[in-house]
Amino acid sequence: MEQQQISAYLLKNGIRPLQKRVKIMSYLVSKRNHPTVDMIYGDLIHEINGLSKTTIYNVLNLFVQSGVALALNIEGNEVRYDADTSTHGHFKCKICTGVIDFRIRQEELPRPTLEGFRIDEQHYYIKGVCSFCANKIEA
Amino acid sequence: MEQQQISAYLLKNGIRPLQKRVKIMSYLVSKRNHPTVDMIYGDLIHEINGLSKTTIYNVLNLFVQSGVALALNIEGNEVRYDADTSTHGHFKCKICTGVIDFRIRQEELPRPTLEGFRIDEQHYYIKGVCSFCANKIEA
DNA sequence: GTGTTTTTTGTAATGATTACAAAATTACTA
DNA sequence: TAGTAATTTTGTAATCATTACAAAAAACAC
Ligand SMILES: [Mn+2]
Ligand SMILES: [Mn+2]
Ligand SMILES: [Zn+2]
Ligand SMILES: [Zn+2]
Repeated sequence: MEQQQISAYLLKNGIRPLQKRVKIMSYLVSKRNHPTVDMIYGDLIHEINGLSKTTIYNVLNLFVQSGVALALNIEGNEVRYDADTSTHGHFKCKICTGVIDFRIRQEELPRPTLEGFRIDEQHYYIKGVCSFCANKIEA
Repeated sequence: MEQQQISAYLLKNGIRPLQKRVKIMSYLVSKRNHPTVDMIYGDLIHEINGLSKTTIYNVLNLFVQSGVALALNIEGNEVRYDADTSTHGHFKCKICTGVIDFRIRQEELPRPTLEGFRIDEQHYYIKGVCSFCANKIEA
């Protein structure tokens, strides 16, 4: 996606499209790797002059509050971020630690009987071993 | 459940049923409130003489590894523990912070096409506002 | 361009979890 | 049952992720 489109997208969601914000969103959108703060920092420190880890925390918190990113809590010791806010599930591999998407339609998710409850977010995630790592173990 | 039953249950799962382990599992089973470590500590410190928070961490980690408890990562800043390892979903209320169960059958959970993947755990959780808190807000 | 508001930065503080070695408990054996 | 070895628990210190905060920098408005 072009930086122009990213800027417009942020603006539409009430976020002023400042340089670093656009770069961080751009990173999330292009890599699609559900990175942690440290992964983002490690990659963008080379591209953005004088980037602070605190800024990444600030910007990501803003993104999540504004609804343009999701914070995924699959493992207790790390938070992963996702610019894809549509309905989908996540698989985390115990071996390579990668997180990948899988498609599920909203209608497929069971709708429990929670009378009078307001539902804001639905999360479905699976843990296990991905096919690549499963093959390596077998060999 | 009786302490006897708890002991037998732990033993069957390869866990030596020491006093504090039994007390902690007993707490989890009877309260069913998906407590954090601090919640367990705050409650059991009165019952168990000289209980250390480190012990609770040790015992819960052992429980999770042995498969007699689940660690729930609904929010990034807390881990909640559950002695019910059967298939069910969780709802967390943003207002009162309570976590409650909802029943879902294994067959209801969508089975994504993950060719060659090994699935170990499936988690489904919902965030929102519970009926009790929703009523209070309305009033 | 000047002054004002917002954002970013760097460092310190916080909070949860783990590491570790000593003390206590439990299990085993004579 | 006493003695000994193995396991568990404890208390403290270390670690790691995240937040707080005030100063510096950048963006904005006139
Ligand atoms: Mn995703
Ligand atoms: Mn539960
Ligand atoms: Zn893998
Ligand atoms: Zn509530």
